[in-house]
Amino acid sequence: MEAAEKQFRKRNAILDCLRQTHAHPSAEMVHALLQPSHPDISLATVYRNLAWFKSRGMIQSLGTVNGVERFDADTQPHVHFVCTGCHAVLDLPQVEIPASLGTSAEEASGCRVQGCQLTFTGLCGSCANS
Amino acid sequence: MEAAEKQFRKRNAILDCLRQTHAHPSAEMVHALLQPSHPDISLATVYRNLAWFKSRGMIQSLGTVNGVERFDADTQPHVHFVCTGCHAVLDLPQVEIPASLGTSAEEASGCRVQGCQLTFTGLCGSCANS
DNA sequence: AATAAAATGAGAATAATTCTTATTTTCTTC
DNA sequence: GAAGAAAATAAGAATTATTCTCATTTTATT
Repeated sequence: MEAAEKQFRKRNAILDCLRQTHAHPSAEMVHALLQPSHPDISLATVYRNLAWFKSRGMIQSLGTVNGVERFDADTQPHVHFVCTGCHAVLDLPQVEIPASLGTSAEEASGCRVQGCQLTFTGLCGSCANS
Repeated sequence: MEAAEKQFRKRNAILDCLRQTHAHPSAEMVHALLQPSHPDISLATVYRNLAWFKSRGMIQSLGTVNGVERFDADTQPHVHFVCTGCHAVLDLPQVEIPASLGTSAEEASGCRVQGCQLTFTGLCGSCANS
């Protein structure tokens, strides 16, 4: 195995995991997802590296759902739907955030706007039917 | 003092407090704000009643800022700005959420949309200058 | 006034997250 | 490739926001 492949194996596994899922997982969910391929990864390492990536703007936090922080490897502003029943988080790529909102927000607040989150809440299909 | 005035004195004090501030406070902040007028109110009662009001749709949670849940007595959909420096939460009443977004979200997701949060993050005026 | 129901205070319990420290892995320099 | 320095990790302890328990107090009902 070459050096390049060995570098930060676990750190990279965490980022890859986040990039390959659409579940917008929590730290515990990432840890669980990694169990098959990396059974020896510790939960502390998952937390540590998620914070590391986040501080470098490589991933974003979606805030907490049911008291647990959720993460997304997609750092572009995009719209989410959070199910209040099963706590699933879905992307809504069909919904566009008007660019005018950001500029309008900056003018209105006198603040430097750096990020934006638009989140809809409600019941997903399966939770609405049960 | 009449019965009507005595009913649920502390519960009402908590709701009044939330209605009178623009700070979008946490449970601890509400507790601190109530100290002068209600020094004998317990933190557990603040948490309990915030959850009570929330479950009845009388207040809303804005999610967590810096790991702490923040509340708002204004249950209408409206836009917020969260300062990542001092963790202040501001209303941006000048920014309007296009109604089309909600219907678009419902069509896109196939989910029943019940709520919507649009939050901008960045640095407030004083944090940007320090 | 007597009783039932609801609300509260105090502190214990819980759970997500962060921190500490010893160890292991990776990187740099020779 | 070996030696030393730097970074990353595992394991579990510590922290902290929040919830829970239960005895007591307050309020509502009769």
